[in-house]
Amino acid sequence: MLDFAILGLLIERPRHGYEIKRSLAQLGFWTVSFGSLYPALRRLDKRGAIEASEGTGRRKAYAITADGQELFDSLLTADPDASETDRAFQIRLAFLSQLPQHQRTRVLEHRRTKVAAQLKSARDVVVEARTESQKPDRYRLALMEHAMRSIEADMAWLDGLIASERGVGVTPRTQIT
Amino acid sequence: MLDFAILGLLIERPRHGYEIKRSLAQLGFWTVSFGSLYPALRRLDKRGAIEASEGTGRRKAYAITADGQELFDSLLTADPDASETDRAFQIRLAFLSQLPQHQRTRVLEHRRTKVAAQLKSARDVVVEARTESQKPDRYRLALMEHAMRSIEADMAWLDGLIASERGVGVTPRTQIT
DNA sequence: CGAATGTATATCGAATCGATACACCTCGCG
DNA sequence: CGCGAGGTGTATCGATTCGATATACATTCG
Repeated sequence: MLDFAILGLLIERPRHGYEIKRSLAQLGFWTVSFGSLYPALRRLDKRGAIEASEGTGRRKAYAITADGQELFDSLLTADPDASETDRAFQIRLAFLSQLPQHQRTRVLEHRRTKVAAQLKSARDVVVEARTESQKPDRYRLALMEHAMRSIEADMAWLDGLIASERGVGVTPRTQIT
Repeated sequence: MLDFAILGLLIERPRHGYEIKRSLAQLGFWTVSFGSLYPALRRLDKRGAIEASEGTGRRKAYAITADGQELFDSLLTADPDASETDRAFQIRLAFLSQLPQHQRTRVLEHRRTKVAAQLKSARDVVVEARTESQKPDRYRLALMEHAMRSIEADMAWLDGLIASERGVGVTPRTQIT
């Protein structure tokens, strides 16, 4: 998981640990802890997927190797299976432009069916909570409704991505500079 | 963390493991794994915070003890410190009705300042990403913007909670039955 | 100058995850 | 009737991740 993300970042350019942490946070989905990060870097190094070299001062610049490239590609290309984590999808998405068009759509569509399932169960919970005789108090009701709305927002966002995917490659219609 | 949530659920009534898992998921913020749940139950049992008794079939019904009650109260009443997790807040919220009014507001206000900080940094990231010469591709931009909007939605939701909090206790205005 | 803050790597123990095993129960269907 | 599929329930394993903390150098600023 984390390994996947690290490899993706290192493809663009070598980075040192701290910078990887920052980049991950900027993508908006993971403020990884040092206790995860540094062991992961050692893991990947031992595996030969990345290589460390001395950088400025205390820094260690990590670069991806050919093996690492291969590993990353296999992770990115792999069919998204049923047990794919939310986070796994987000990582995939962050590097989606590296996939050919038709595979991108597949990734998005697959995600959509998952989110649809989440949405259904969240809605069921809310409906049940509202009708039940033993109503949860307002705080819990608020929690449930908020969870539901978050998923609805996810869904709308995803649909937007899928729609814009269809529009790509047909007529990019770039603004005249 | 998990211990906190388990205690809160057991206050209402005894439950067995599987049921705790289900209840947690229904609150919409945690689908805890068995690998977390059962060790946690043993932990709490050893500590004397809960007590197991035989239930129907394979079930083991867990009930909270006086010690457990005390532990839960201290966790719930504790000042929310700076390092409070998102999840910790959600758990607190799920049991917030057990706190007196003025403390409830404090919990919510405290949360608000945290979310405000998150929002600011998420917005900064998006603004920077849009203006930078090295623009991230559309997928990453979409990720960042989605992250930002999620936090905005969180904020709006929280403000709603705070507002409704002010309206409580003043004039409950209950419907005539 | 010196204190505070930011950058950077590192490690520890504990919490949590994801997968899997196993046993029992119920239900529908051939 | 019997038996297979799917749901219920407890349990454990190894690996991952977290949160806290230590250390140390660099930069900024009163």
